Amino acid sequence: MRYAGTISKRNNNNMKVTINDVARLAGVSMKTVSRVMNNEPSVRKKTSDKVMAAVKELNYKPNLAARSLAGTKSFAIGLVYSNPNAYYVIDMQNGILSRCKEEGYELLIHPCSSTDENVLDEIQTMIERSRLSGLVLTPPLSEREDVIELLDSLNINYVRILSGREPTEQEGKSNAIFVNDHDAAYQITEHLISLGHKHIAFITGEEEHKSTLERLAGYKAALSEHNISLDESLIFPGKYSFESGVEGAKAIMAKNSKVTAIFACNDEIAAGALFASRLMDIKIPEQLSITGFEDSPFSKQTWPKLTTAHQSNQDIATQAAKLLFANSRPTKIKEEKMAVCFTPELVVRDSTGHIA
Amino acid sequence: MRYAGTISKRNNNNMKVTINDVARLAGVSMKTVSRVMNNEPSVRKKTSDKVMAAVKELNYKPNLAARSLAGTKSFAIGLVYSNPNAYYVIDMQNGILSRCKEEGYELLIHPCSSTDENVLDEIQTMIERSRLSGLVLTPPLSEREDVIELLDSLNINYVRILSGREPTEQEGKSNAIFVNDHDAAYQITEHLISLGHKHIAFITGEEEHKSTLERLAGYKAALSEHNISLDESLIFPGKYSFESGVEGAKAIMAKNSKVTAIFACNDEIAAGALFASRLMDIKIPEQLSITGFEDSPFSKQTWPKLTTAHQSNQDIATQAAKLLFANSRPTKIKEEKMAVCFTPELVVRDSTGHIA
DNA sequence: TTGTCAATTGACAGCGTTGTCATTTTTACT
DNA sequence: AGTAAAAATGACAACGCTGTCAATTGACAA
Repeated sequence: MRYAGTISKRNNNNMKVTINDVARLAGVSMKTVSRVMNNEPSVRKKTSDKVMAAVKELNYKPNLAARSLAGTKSFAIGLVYSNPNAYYVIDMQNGILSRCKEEGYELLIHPCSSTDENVLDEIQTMIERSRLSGLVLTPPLSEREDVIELLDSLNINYVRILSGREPTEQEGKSNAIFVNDHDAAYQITEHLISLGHKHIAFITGEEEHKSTLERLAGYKAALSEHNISLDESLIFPGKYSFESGVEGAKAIMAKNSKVTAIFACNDEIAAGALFASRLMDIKIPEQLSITGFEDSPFSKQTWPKLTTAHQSNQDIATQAAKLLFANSRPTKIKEEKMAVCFTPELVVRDSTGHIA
Repeated sequence: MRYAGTISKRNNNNMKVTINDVARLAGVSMKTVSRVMNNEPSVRKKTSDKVMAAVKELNYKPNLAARSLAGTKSFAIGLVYSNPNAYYVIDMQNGILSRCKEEGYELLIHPCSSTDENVLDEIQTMIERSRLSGLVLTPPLSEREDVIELLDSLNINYVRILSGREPTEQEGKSNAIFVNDHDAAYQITEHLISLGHKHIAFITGEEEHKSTLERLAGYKAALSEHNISLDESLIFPGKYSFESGVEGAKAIMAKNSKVTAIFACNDEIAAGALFASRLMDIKIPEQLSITGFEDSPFSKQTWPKLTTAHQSNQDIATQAAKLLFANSRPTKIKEEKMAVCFTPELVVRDSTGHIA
């Protein structure tokens, strides 16, 4: 395979180009070059041009290590997650990365298991050894008080991605992105109700995840709003996994013949429920409607395609990163309005239908 | 949620602890502390103990930026990929990360689109600004000559993950991990043949991917070995995507009624073929057998479950990282034998069956 | 005990930037 | 033109660590 683009005049003289080289070529001091590189004010246009020309000619790239050692910024932020969902994680990474690229930052990723006792130490070590200038936290880590306490005590800038509608009573007001699982779940449930379903089962995710609680709450709110009495026995405690969906659907169908719809707490569970339905020879959506949540790529690939709630994790991540950088900026607040609350949208596909 | 583990005596005095502090407390020079931290020889056990004690007491963590600036190592390696498959990428990251953790390195991830003209520049910039000490390349980037040329000219240590059986004629002998797609494809095809199939269609991935060619070659080899004449019209040029599988299966079944099996170049394609079969009301595996490749998580979640070839991307990635670190070690070669060739293994599930 | 050589340790410069603060240049007025 | 204030620029130390090389210590043989 051959490189298709323009052959760029790559500077491969193999010698490190330092700020000093640029300064000499441009006929200014190192400090001035530094100013230009950092977009600091108080540099004459003419000077700046000279410097930029020299930078281009030498193909100069500031050394991040030196920059972070000498300065106060570190040019790296971290992403800590314990979420096993590959699609979710990739979207998060890409969303944050897109913003990092603009800011010239690097992203250090740090997967960890939330059950591991050492998470706190790991996070602290990560922050201290790399002198991270910020951190993005995803659920369920973002919901852990001890993690937040640690970050506060470390005096580090962070943004949490949270399930909820509003900055809660907690202080965490300006450094969180909210995903309104409640209202999305409400919509899904309402959709089911509008199709005539009255006996709607619910398969939950891990109860440690706030999203589980929020979605469940939205479901309950919709039922109540439409005067459908809540039947606690229709709520099956599960995990955010395919297997959980399989089990859940089996259990539900086995013990309750009245159920005509299942609200799965995410797409994986829904896919599992779909699978179980096949096993039990239950026709979807003719005999049973199933809904997912998240709109993962595979929700379009199941048979039938899943009705679900679409949330763009990449957008959420980008906003989180934006917020992080905005907060770390020296008081230049509110440079642009930022969405801090996302409500996933109902996407009706083929796994839900009118009650028979 | 509350932190379950032992409450560690966290040193949150908020003051940076430097190597100098440790040196003073231990009553040695900074250089000696440095030696201990880097496991250099020529440090008396007694001295080392003193230092370690001080390190622990102060909860000292070496500053990566300073380390990389002063020393020759950078404590960061990079992972460059243009692969859209979330599962693949996550596995790669985790595999590499597990090794990085042991070595105390950080991982910088760098997704990029292989069609982008700027990949070369991006890679170069990434390497130079972070002074990366190594790079792991995944297909298809790892197969691009121009990328390799660039890395060589940059004089950077790298490991490629390649599709193939052996270090090819090319120089790249000691810095590549091979995935033997050919033999795995051979096995899959043989499996199909053993079930009585003689008209086996093949849906390819992007032809720029060497894996596509290797898998196709394995398929052809198996056919030939079993005296089944190759029918080029049964080869459907596709992409590594679900949609491609849908289209491919439709096209194949539309124009050739003799086909009883489809070899899909990966699981996504297979899932798409499965989906299309449902659309066309074709029973799997009774009327048609379908095989995947890679054993993605969802290959156990399709209906029916996919027969595929299992490859542990995480292991592959770990080996790649191992090789990378081994190569960068100053001539301490062959510290442990390393697997450099992986052959995915046939996993028979429910999407293949005897010919009717 | 003393000398010799290897093992251990330390002093110090320097990695490539930026922060601080002093100096020079420009601008805006009288 | 002359002056004060503002703007632009530069000199230099410092960031926290490791490489180099010199100094010290210990081990061992004579």
